[in-house]
Amino acid sequence: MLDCGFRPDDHIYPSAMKACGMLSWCEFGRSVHCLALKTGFDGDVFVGSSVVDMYAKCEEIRDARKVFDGMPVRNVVSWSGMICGYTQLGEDDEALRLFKQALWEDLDVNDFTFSSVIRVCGNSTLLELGKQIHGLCLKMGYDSSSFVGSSLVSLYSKCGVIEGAYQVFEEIPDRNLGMWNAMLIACAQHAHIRKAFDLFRQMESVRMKPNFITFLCVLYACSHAGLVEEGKHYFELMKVYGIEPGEQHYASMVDLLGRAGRLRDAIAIINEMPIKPTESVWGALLTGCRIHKDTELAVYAADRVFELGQVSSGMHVLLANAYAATGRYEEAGRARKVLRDRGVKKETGLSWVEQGNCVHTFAAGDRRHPKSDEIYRKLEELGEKMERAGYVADTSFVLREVGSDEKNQAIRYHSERLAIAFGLITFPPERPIRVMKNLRVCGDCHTAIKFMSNCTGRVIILRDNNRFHRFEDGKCSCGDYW
DNA sequence: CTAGGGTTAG
Repeated sequence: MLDCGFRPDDHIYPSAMKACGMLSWCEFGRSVHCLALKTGFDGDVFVGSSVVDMYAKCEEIRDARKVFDGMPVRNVVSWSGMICGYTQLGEDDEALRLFKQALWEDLDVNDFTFSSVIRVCGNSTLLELGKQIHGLCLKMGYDSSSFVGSSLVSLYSKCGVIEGAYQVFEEIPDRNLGMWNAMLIACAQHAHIRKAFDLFRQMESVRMKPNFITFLCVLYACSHAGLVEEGKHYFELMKVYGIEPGEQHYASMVDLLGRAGRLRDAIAIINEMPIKPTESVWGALLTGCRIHKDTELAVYAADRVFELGQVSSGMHVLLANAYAATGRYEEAGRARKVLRDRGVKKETGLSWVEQGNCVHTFAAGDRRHPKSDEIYRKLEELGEKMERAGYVADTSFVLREVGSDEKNQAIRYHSERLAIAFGLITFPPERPIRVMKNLRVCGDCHTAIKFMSNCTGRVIILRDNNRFHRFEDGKCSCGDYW
Protein backbone atom coordinates (compact mmCIF):
# COMPACT_ATOMS: atom_id res chain seq x y z
CA MET A 1 0.00 0.00 0.00
CA LEU A 2 2.81 2.34 0.94
CA ASP A 3 4.69 1.41 -2.24
CA CYS A 4 1.64 2.36 -4.29
CA GLY A 5 1.71 5.78 -2.72
CA PHE A 6 -1.30 5.46 -0.45
CA ARG A 7 -1.06 6.85 3.04
CA PRO A 8 -2.52 4.90 5.94
CA ASP A 9 -5.29 6.63 7.82
CA ASP A 10 -6.73 6.37 11.29
CA HIS A 11 -8.52 3.14 10.33
CA ILE A 12 -5.54 1.41 8.79
CA TYR A 13 -3.07 1.93 11.64
CA PRO A 14 -5.04 0.01 14.25
CA SER A 15 -5.40 -2.97 11.91
CA ALA A 16 -1.70 -2.96 11.13
CA MET A 17 -0.91 -2.71 14.83
CA LYS A 18 -3.20 -5.58 15.63
CA ALA A 19 -1.39 -7.76 13.09
CA CYS A 20 2.01 -6.84 14.57
CA GLY A 21 0.79 -7.62 18.05
CA MET A 22 -0.62 -10.98 17.09
CA LEU A 23 2.62 -11.96 15.37
CA SER A 24 4.81 -10.39 18.05
CA TRP A 25 6.56 -8.46 15.29
CA CYS A 26 7.93 -5.86 17.60
CA GLU A 27 10.36 -4.14 15.25
CA PHE A 28 7.87 -3.92 12.43
CA GLY A 29 5.29 -2.61 14.87
CA ARG A 30 7.78 -0.01 16.04
CA SER A 31 8.27 1.19 12.46
CA VAL A 32 4.55 1.49 11.92
CA HIS A 33 4.31 3.34 15.20
CA CYS A 34 7.00 5.78 14.00
CA LEU A 35 5.14 6.31 10.76
CA ALA A 36 1.97 7.05 12.71
CA LEU A 37 3.90 9.60 14.74
CA LYS A 38 5.40 11.25 11.65
CA THR A 39 2.06 11.44 9.89
CA GLY A 40 0.40 12.90 12.95
CA PHE A 41 -1.92 10.09 13.92
CA ASP A 42 -0.43 9.54 17.35
CA GLY A 43 -3.08 11.66 19.04
CA ASP A 44 -5.90 9.45 17.82
CA VAL A 45 -7.36 7.33 20.59
CA PHE A 46 -7.86 4.33 18.31
CA VAL A 47 -4.31 4.47 17.02
CA GLY A 48 -2.88 5.04 20.48
CA SER A 49 -4.81 2.17 22.02
CA SER A 50 -3.72 -0.20 19.31
CA VAL A 51 -0.07 0.84 19.77
CA VAL A 52 -0.34 0.19 23.51
CA ASP A 53 -1.76 -3.25 22.81
CA MET A 54 0.89 -4.01 20.19
CA TYR A 55 3.78 -3.22 22.58
CA ALA A 56 2.09 -5.14 25.38
CA LYS A 57 1.67 -8.21 23.18
CA CYS A 58 5.35 -7.93 22.16
CA GLU A 59 6.23 -7.93 25.88
CA GLU A 60 7.58 -4.40 25.61
CA ILE A 61 5.45 -3.25 28.49
CA ARG A 62 7.54 -0.15 29.23
CA ASP A 63 7.09 1.11 25.71
CA ALA A 64 3.39 0.37 26.01
CA ARG A 65 3.27 2.41 29.20
CA LYS A 66 5.21 5.28 27.64
CA VAL A 67 2.68 5.51 24.82
CA PHE A 68 -0.22 5.11 27.24
CA ASP A 69 1.07 7.90 29.48
CA GLY A 70 1.55 10.17 26.48
CA MET A 71 -1.94 9.75 25.06
CA PRO A 72 -3.86 13.03 25.03
CA VAL A 73 -7.17 11.18 25.21
CA ARG A 74 -7.69 7.76 26.76
CA ASN A 75 -10.83 5.69 26.86
CA VAL A 76 -11.88 2.39 28.35
CA VAL A 77 -10.11 0.48 25.59
CA SER A 78 -6.78 2.17 26.25
CA TRP A 79 -7.05 1.44 29.98
CA SER A 80 -8.16 -2.13 29.45
CA GLY A 81 -5.38 -2.75 26.98
CA MET A 82 -2.79 -1.48 29.41
CA ILE A 83 -4.22 -3.40 32.36
CA CYS A 84 -4.45 -6.54 30.28
CA GLY A 85 -0.86 -6.07 29.17
CA TYR A 86 0.32 -6.12 32.77
CA THR A 87 -1.75 -9.21 33.57
CA GLN A 88 -0.31 -11.08 30.62
CA LEU A 89 3.19 -10.46 31.95
CA GLY A 90 2.22 -11.43 35.46
CA GLU A 91 2.70 -7.89 36.76
CA ASP A 92 -0.29 -8.22 39.01
CA ASP A 93 0.47 -5.31 41.33
CA GLU A 94 0.76 -2.83 38.49
CA ALA A 95 -2.43 -4.14 36.86
CA LEU A 96 -4.34 -3.64 40.10
CA ARG A 97 -2.84 -0.20 40.68
CA LEU A 98 -3.94 0.88 37.22
CA PHE A 99 -7.41 -0.55 37.73
CA LYS A 100 -7.76 1.41 40.95
CA GLN A 101 -6.57 4.54 39.20
CA ALA A 102 -9.15 3.99 36.46
CA LEU A 103 -11.89 3.80 39.07
CA TRP A 104 -10.46 6.79 40.89
CA GLU A 105 -10.50 8.87 37.73
CA ASP A 106 -14.14 7.92 37.34
CA LEU A 107 -13.48 6.19 34.10
CA ASP A 108 -16.15 3.74 33.04
CA VAL A 109 -14.65 0.30 33.17
CA ASN A 110 -16.49 -2.50 31.43
CA ASP A 111 -16.64 -6.27 31.07
CA PHE A 112 -13.24 -6.38 29.35
CA THR A 113 -11.62 -4.57 32.22
CA PHE A 114 -13.35 -6.66 34.86
CA SER A 115 -12.41 -9.89 33.22
CA SER A 116 -8.71 -8.93 33.21
CA VAL A 117 -8.60 -7.65 36.73
CA ILE A 118 -10.53 -10.60 38.17
CA ARG A 119 -7.98 -12.84 36.53
CA VAL A 120 -5.28 -11.00 38.44
CA CYS A 121 -7.07 -11.73 41.71
CA GLY A 122 -7.36 -15.38 40.74
CA ASN A 123 -3.69 -15.69 39.85
CA SER A 124 -2.62 -14.09 43.10
CA THR A 125 -5.33 -15.89 45.12
CA LEU A 126 -6.63 -12.56 46.44
CA LEU A 127 -10.08 -13.74 47.49
CA GLU A 128 -11.15 -10.69 49.48
CA LEU A 129 -10.23 -8.24 46.76
CA GLY A 130 -11.75 -10.52 44.14
CA LYS A 131 -15.03 -10.60 46.05
CA GLN A 132 -15.09 -6.81 46.24
CA ILE A 133 -14.52 -6.53 42.52
CA HIS A 134 -17.21 -9.16 41.93
CA GLY A 135 -19.54 -6.96 43.96
CA LEU A 136 -18.63 -3.96 41.87
CA CYS A 137 -19.29 -6.03 38.79
CA LEU A 138 -22.81 -6.85 39.99
CA LYS A 139 -23.45 -3.23 40.85
CA MET A 140 -22.39 -2.06 37.43
CA GLY A 141 -24.27 -4.78 35.61
CA TYR A 142 -21.35 -6.61 34.01
CA ASP A 143 -22.03 -9.91 35.72
CA SER A 144 -23.79 -11.68 32.88
CA SER A 145 -20.81 -11.74 30.54
CA SER A 146 -19.28 -15.14 29.89
CA PHE A 147 -15.84 -13.61 29.90
CA VAL A 148 -16.37 -12.11 33.32
CA GLY A 149 -18.08 -15.33 34.37
CA SER A 150 -15.17 -17.58 33.45
CA SER A 151 -12.76 -15.29 35.27
CA LEU A 152 -15.01 -15.42 38.33
CA VAL A 153 -15.35 -19.20 38.23
CA SER A 154 -11.60 -19.44 38.00
CA LEU A 155 -11.12 -16.88 40.80
CA TYR A 156 -13.31 -18.71 43.30
CA SER A 157 -11.87 -22.06 42.35
CA LYS A 158 -8.26 -20.91 42.63
CA CYS A 159 -9.01 -19.34 46.00
CA GLY A 160 -10.43 -22.61 47.31
CA VAL A 161 -14.10 -21.60 47.26
CA ILE A 162 -15.57 -24.18 44.92
CA GLU A 163 -19.14 -23.38 46.06
CA GLY A 164 -18.62 -19.82 44.79
CA ALA A 165 -17.49 -21.16 41.43
CA TYR A 166 -20.61 -23.31 41.11
CA GLN A 167 -22.81 -20.38 42.06
CA VAL A 168 -21.36 -18.08 39.39
CA PHE A 169 -21.65 -20.86 36.85
CA GLU A 170 -25.31 -21.44 37.67
CA GLU A 171 -26.12 -17.73 37.64
CA ILE A 172 -24.87 -17.26 34.09
CA PRO A 173 -27.00 -19.50 31.88
CA ASP A 174 -25.54 -18.18 28.66
CA ARG A 175 -22.22 -20.01 28.79
CA ASN A 176 -19.53 -20.10 26.21
CA LEU A 177 -16.78 -22.67 25.90
CA GLY A 178 -14.36 -20.78 28.15
CA MET A 179 -16.87 -20.85 30.93
CA TRP A 180 -17.50 -24.59 30.64
CA ASN A 181 -13.78 -25.19 30.64
CA ALA A 182 -13.28 -22.96 33.67
CA MET A 183 -15.92 -24.93 35.57
CA LEU A 184 -14.43 -28.24 34.47
CA ILE A 185 -10.97 -27.35 35.65
CA ALA A 186 -12.41 -26.15 38.94
CA CYS A 187 -14.02 -29.56 39.45
CA ALA A 188 -10.76 -31.26 38.57
CA GLN A 189 -8.73 -29.17 40.99
CA HIS A 190 -11.17 -29.82 43.81
CA ALA A 191 -11.54 -33.52 43.02
CA HIS A 192 -15.25 -33.24 42.20
CA ILE A 193 -14.76 -35.92 39.62
CA ARG A 194 -18.32 -37.14 39.10
CA LYS A 195 -19.39 -33.52 38.69
CA ALA A 196 -16.70 -33.06 36.04
CA PHE A 197 -17.98 -36.06 34.09
CA ASP A 198 -21.53 -34.74 34.50
CA LEU A 199 -20.52 -31.38 33.08
CA PHE A 200 -18.92 -33.05 30.09
CA ARG A 201 -22.16 -34.93 29.43
CA GLN A 202 -24.13 -31.69 29.80
CA MET A 203 -21.83 -30.03 27.29
CA GLU A 204 -22.54 -32.81 24.83
CA SER A 205 -26.29 -32.54 25.40
CA VAL A 206 -26.36 -28.80 24.74
CA ARG A 207 -24.09 -29.35 21.71
CA MET A 208 -21.25 -27.28 23.09
CA LYS A 209 -18.29 -28.62 21.16
CA PRO A 210 -15.30 -29.39 23.42
CA ASN A 211 -11.88 -28.17 22.35
CA PHE A 212 -8.34 -29.24 23.23
CA ILE A 213 -8.51 -27.45 26.56
CA THR A 214 -11.73 -29.26 27.49
CA PHE A 215 -9.92 -32.55 27.06
CA LEU A 216 -6.99 -31.36 29.13
CA CYS A 217 -9.50 -30.57 31.86
CA VAL A 218 -11.13 -34.00 31.89
CA LEU A 219 -7.80 -35.81 31.64
CA TYR A 220 -6.59 -33.73 34.56
CA ALA A 221 -9.71 -34.74 36.51
CA CYS A 222 -9.07 -38.43 35.77
CA SER A 223 -5.46 -38.10 36.76
CA HIS A 224 -6.36 -36.65 40.15
CA ALA A 225 -8.68 -39.52 40.90
CA GLY A 226 -6.53 -42.28 39.44
CA LEU A 227 -9.27 -43.17 36.95
CA VAL A 228 -7.16 -44.82 34.26
CA GLU A 229 -9.97 -46.36 32.21
CA GLU A 230 -11.99 -43.13 32.13
CA GLY A 231 -8.87 -41.24 31.09
CA LYS A 232 -8.27 -43.64 28.22
CA HIS A 233 -11.90 -43.21 27.21
CA TYR A 234 -11.61 -39.41 26.94
CA PHE A 235 -8.25 -39.69 25.20
CA GLU A 236 -9.90 -41.90 22.57
CA LEU A 237 -12.90 -39.58 22.40
CA MET A 238 -10.63 -36.81 21.11
CA LYS A 239 -10.49 -38.64 17.78
CA VAL A 240 -14.29 -38.59 17.56
CA TYR A 241 -14.22 -34.83 17.95
CA GLY A 242 -11.40 -34.54 15.46
CA ILE A 243 -8.92 -33.08 17.92
CA GLU A 244 -5.32 -34.16 17.53
CA PRO A 245 -3.74 -34.84 20.94
CA GLY A 246 -0.97 -32.36 21.63
CA GLU A 247 2.09 -32.56 23.83
CA GLN A 248 0.04 -31.60 26.87
CA HIS A 249 -2.52 -34.34 26.32
CA TYR A 250 0.26 -36.90 26.15
CA ALA A 251 1.84 -35.44 29.27
CA SER A 252 -1.53 -35.72 30.95
CA MET A 253 -1.91 -39.38 29.99
CA VAL A 254 1.62 -40.14 31.20
CA ASP A 255 0.81 -38.32 34.42
CA LEU A 256 -2.42 -40.31 34.86
CA LEU A 257 -0.75 -43.67 34.22
CA GLY A 258 2.37 -42.77 36.18
CA ARG A 259 0.50 -41.65 39.28
CA ALA A 260 -1.59 -44.80 39.13
CA GLY A 261 1.63 -46.82 39.19
CA ARG A 262 1.28 -48.02 35.60
CA LEU A 263 4.78 -46.88 34.69
CA ARG A 264 5.22 -49.43 31.88
CA ASP A 265 1.98 -48.26 30.25
CA ALA A 266 3.20 -44.69 30.60
CA ILE A 267 6.41 -45.58 28.78
CA ALA A 268 4.34 -47.27 26.09
CA ILE A 269 2.37 -44.06 25.54
CA ILE A 270 5.61 -42.12 25.20
CA ASN A 271 6.99 -44.62 22.71
CA GLU A 272 3.84 -44.43 20.61
CA MET A 273 3.74 -40.62 20.48
CA PRO A 274 3.82 -39.30 16.92
CA ILE A 275 5.50 -36.13 18.17
CA LYS A 276 8.79 -35.77 20.05
CA PRO A 277 8.29 -36.10 23.80
CA THR A 278 8.99 -32.82 25.54
CA GLU A 279 10.26 -31.97 28.97
CA SER A 280 6.76 -31.91 30.39
CA VAL A 281 6.10 -35.45 29.15
CA TRP A 282 9.29 -36.77 30.78
CA GLY A 283 8.49 -34.65 33.79
CA ALA A 284 5.14 -36.40 34.16
CA LEU A 285 6.95 -39.73 34.05
CA LEU A 286 9.43 -38.53 36.68
CA THR A 287 6.54 -37.60 38.94
CA GLY A 288 5.15 -41.12 38.61
CA CYS A 289 8.59 -42.56 39.32
CA ARG A 290 8.92 -40.46 42.46
CA ILE A 291 5.55 -41.53 43.81
CA HIS A 292 6.19 -45.19 43.10
CA LYS A 293 9.87 -45.03 43.97
CA ASP A 294 11.18 -46.33 40.66
CA THR A 295 14.61 -44.74 40.64
CA GLU A 296 15.88 -46.75 37.67
CA LEU A 297 13.17 -45.38 35.41
CA ALA A 298 13.54 -41.93 36.96
CA VAL A 299 17.18 -41.86 35.96
CA TYR A 300 16.27 -43.03 32.46
CA ALA A 301 13.71 -40.23 32.14
CA ALA A 302 16.13 -37.67 33.52
CA ASP A 303 18.71 -38.72 30.93
CA ARG A 304 16.16 -38.11 28.18
CA VAL A 305 15.49 -34.65 29.60
CA PHE A 306 19.21 -33.88 29.53
CA GLU A 307 19.30 -34.96 25.88
CA LEU A 308 16.72 -32.31 25.07
CA GLY A 309 19.27 -29.78 26.27
CA GLN A 310 16.73 -28.06 28.47
CA VAL A 311 17.18 -27.38 32.13
CA SER A 312 14.40 -26.40 34.41
CA SER A 313 14.95 -26.40 38.12
CA GLY A 314 11.90 -28.55 38.82
CA MET A 315 13.32 -31.28 36.68
CA HIS A 316 16.64 -31.48 38.54
CA VAL A 317 14.88 -31.35 41.85
CA LEU A 318 12.75 -34.33 40.81
CA LEU A 319 15.88 -36.30 40.05
CA ALA A 320 17.65 -35.29 43.24
CA ASN A 321 14.58 -36.19 45.28
CA ALA A 322 14.17 -39.53 43.55
CA TYR A 323 17.66 -40.48 44.73
CA ALA A 324 17.12 -39.13 48.21
CA ALA A 325 13.82 -40.95 48.66
CA THR A 326 15.58 -44.30 48.35
CA GLY A 327 18.40 -43.25 50.64
CA ARG A 328 20.99 -42.67 47.92
CA TYR A 329 22.07 -39.41 49.50
CA GLU A 330 25.41 -39.31 47.79
CA GLU A 331 23.86 -39.26 44.32
CA ALA A 332 21.19 -36.87 45.47
CA GLY A 333 23.96 -34.54 46.63
CA ARG A 334 25.66 -34.90 43.27
CA ALA A 335 22.43 -34.01 41.48
CA ARG A 336 22.09 -30.96 43.71
CA LYS A 337 25.66 -30.01 42.90
CA VAL A 338 24.73 -30.01 39.22
CA LEU A 339 21.90 -27.70 40.14
CA ARG A 340 24.26 -25.37 41.98
CA ASP A 341 26.92 -25.45 39.27
CA ARG A 342 24.38 -24.53 36.65
CA GLY A 343 23.05 -21.81 38.86
CA VAL A 344 19.60 -23.36 39.07
CA LYS A 345 17.79 -22.30 42.19
CA LYS A 346 15.39 -24.60 43.95
CA GLU A 347 12.16 -22.83 44.68
CA THR A 348 11.66 -22.05 48.35
CA GLY A 349 8.62 -23.73 49.80
CA LEU A 350 6.13 -21.08 50.88
CA SER A 351 2.63 -21.17 52.28
CA TRP A 352 0.33 -18.23 52.63
CA VAL A 353 -3.01 -17.39 54.10
CA GLU A 354 -5.20 -14.39 53.42
CA GLN A 355 -6.66 -12.35 56.25
CA GLY A 356 -8.63 -9.22 55.43
CA ASN A 357 -6.47 -7.18 53.13
CA CYS A 358 -3.24 -8.94 54.11
CA VAL A 359 -1.49 -12.02 52.87
CA HIS A 360 0.63 -13.74 55.54
CA THR A 361 3.44 -15.79 54.07
CA PHE A 362 5.49 -18.49 55.83
CA ALA A 363 8.58 -20.52 55.00
CA ALA A 364 9.56 -23.72 56.82
CA GLY A 365 10.81 -23.00 60.32
CA ASP A 366 10.04 -19.34 59.80
CA ARG A 367 10.06 -17.11 62.90
CA ARG A 368 9.62 -13.76 61.23
CA HIS A 369 5.89 -13.47 61.75
CA PRO A 370 4.91 -11.11 64.58
CA LYS A 371 2.69 -13.80 66.06
CA SER A 372 5.43 -16.42 65.78
CA ASP A 373 5.50 -17.34 69.47
CA GLU A 374 1.80 -17.91 69.55
CA ILE A 375 1.91 -19.94 66.33
CA TYR A 376 4.62 -22.27 67.60
CA ARG A 377 2.88 -22.64 70.95
CA LYS A 378 -0.30 -23.59 69.12
CA LEU A 379 1.57 -26.23 67.11
CA GLU A 380 3.17 -27.69 70.25
CA GLU A 381 -0.14 -27.89 72.01
CA LEU A 382 -1.88 -29.35 69.00
CA GLY A 383 0.99 -31.79 68.42
CA GLU A 384 0.42 -33.38 71.82
CA LYS A 385 -3.28 -33.76 71.11
CA MET A 386 -2.52 -35.28 67.73
CA GLU A 387 -0.09 -37.78 69.18
CA ARG A 388 -2.65 -38.85 71.73
CA ALA A 389 -5.02 -39.40 68.80
CA GLY A 390 -2.45 -41.69 67.17
CA TYR A 391 -0.36 -39.42 64.96
CA VAL A 392 3.25 -40.53 64.42
CA ALA A 393 5.59 -38.33 62.40
CA ASP A 394 6.94 -40.02 59.29
CA THR A 395 10.42 -38.64 58.85
CA SER A 396 11.08 -40.45 55.57
CA PHE A 397 9.85 -37.26 53.92
CA VAL A 398 12.87 -35.31 55.13
CA LEU A 399 15.13 -35.37 52.12
CA ARG A 400 18.36 -34.58 53.88
CA GLU A 401 20.63 -36.84 55.83
CA VAL A 402 20.37 -35.52 59.34
CA GLY A 403 19.85 -37.00 62.80
CA SER A 404 16.41 -38.24 63.69
CA ASP A 405 15.77 -35.48 66.23
CA GLU A 406 16.61 -32.91 63.63
CA LYS A 407 14.35 -34.66 61.14
CA ASN A 408 11.55 -34.55 63.62
CA GLN A 409 12.04 -30.84 64.12
CA ALA A 410 12.30 -30.10 60.41
CA ILE A 411 9.05 -31.78 59.60
CA ARG A 412 7.02 -30.27 62.43
CA TYR A 413 7.37 -26.76 61.11
CA HIS A 414 6.80 -27.09 57.40
CA SER A 415 5.38 -23.86 56.03
CA GLU A 416 1.80 -25.12 55.65
CA ARG A 417 1.65 -26.04 59.33
CA LEU A 418 2.70 -22.54 60.34
CA ALA A 419 0.08 -21.04 58.05
CA ILE A 420 -2.63 -23.35 59.42
CA ALA A 421 -1.64 -22.55 62.99
CA PHE A 422 -1.92 -18.87 62.15
CA GLY A 423 -5.42 -19.55 60.83
CA LEU A 424 -6.30 -21.48 63.98
CA ILE A 425 -5.39 -18.63 66.28
CA THR A 426 -6.84 -15.92 64.02
CA PHE A 427 -10.06 -17.08 62.37
CA PRO A 428 -13.39 -17.83 64.04
CA PRO A 429 -14.00 -21.59 64.40
CA GLU A 430 -16.69 -21.79 61.73
CA ARG A 431 -14.49 -20.28 59.06
CA PRO A 432 -12.56 -22.70 56.85
CA ILE A 433 -8.81 -22.14 56.92
CA ARG A 434 -7.60 -21.67 53.37
CA VAL A 435 -3.89 -22.10 52.82
CA MET A 436 -2.03 -21.87 49.52
CA LYS A 437 1.33 -23.51 48.95
CA ASN A 438 3.69 -23.27 46.00
CA LEU A 439 5.08 -26.81 46.29
CA ARG A 440 3.61 -30.24 46.72
CA VAL A 441 2.51 -31.06 50.24
CA CYS A 442 4.63 -33.79 51.81
CA GLY A 443 3.10 -37.09 52.92
CA ASP A 444 3.66 -36.43 56.59
CA CYS A 445 2.05 -33.00 56.50
CA HIS A 446 -0.89 -34.53 54.67
CA THR A 447 -1.35 -37.05 57.48
CA ALA A 448 -0.75 -34.42 60.14
CA ILE A 449 -3.35 -32.05 58.69
CA LYS A 450 -5.94 -34.83 58.70
CA PHE A 451 -5.29 -35.16 62.43
CA MET A 452 -5.38 -31.39 62.82
CA SER A 453 -8.83 -31.19 61.25
CA ASN A 454 -10.05 -33.94 63.54
CA CYS A 455 -8.53 -32.54 66.74
CA THR A 456 -9.81 -28.99 66.13
CA GLY A 457 -13.08 -29.64 64.30
CA ARG A 458 -11.98 -27.17 61.63
CA VAL A 459 -12.23 -27.36 57.87
CA ILE A 460 -8.79 -26.86 56.33
CA ILE A 461 -8.46 -26.25 52.61
CA LEU A 462 -4.92 -26.53 51.31
CA ARG A 463 -3.91 -25.84 47.74
CA ASP A 464 -0.53 -27.25 46.77
CA ASN A 465 1.18 -26.67 43.43
CA ASN A 466 -1.27 -28.93 41.71
CA ARG A 467 -4.67 -29.25 43.37
CA PHE A 468 -6.85 -28.70 46.40
CA HIS A 469 -7.07 -30.79 49.53
CA ARG A 470 -10.10 -30.28 51.73
CA PHE A 471 -9.53 -31.69 55.21
CA GLU A 472 -12.52 -32.33 57.42
CA ASP A 473 -13.18 -34.77 60.28
CA GLY A 474 -9.81 -36.43 59.78
CA LYS A 475 -10.33 -37.11 56.08
CA CYS A 476 -9.08 -35.45 52.91
CA SER A 477 -11.07 -34.87 49.74
CA CYS A 478 -8.25 -36.31 47.65
CA GLY A 479 -8.83 -39.72 49.20
CA ASP A 480 -5.07 -39.87 49.86
CA TYR A 481 -4.41 -40.07 46.13
CA TRP A 482 -2.40 -37.08 44.99
C1' DC B 1 -23.12 4.99 3.19
C1' DT B 2 -19.61 1.58 5.34
C1' DA B 3 -15.02 0.50 8.00
C1' DG B 4 -10.66 0.68 13.02
C1' DG B 5 -8.40 -0.58 18.80
C1' DG B 6 -8.95 -4.09 24.22
C1' DT B 7 -11.30 -9.76 27.19
C1' DT B 8 -12.11 -15.91 29.24
C1' DA B 9 -10.76 -21.31 30.18
C1' DG B 10 -4.82 -25.06 31.12
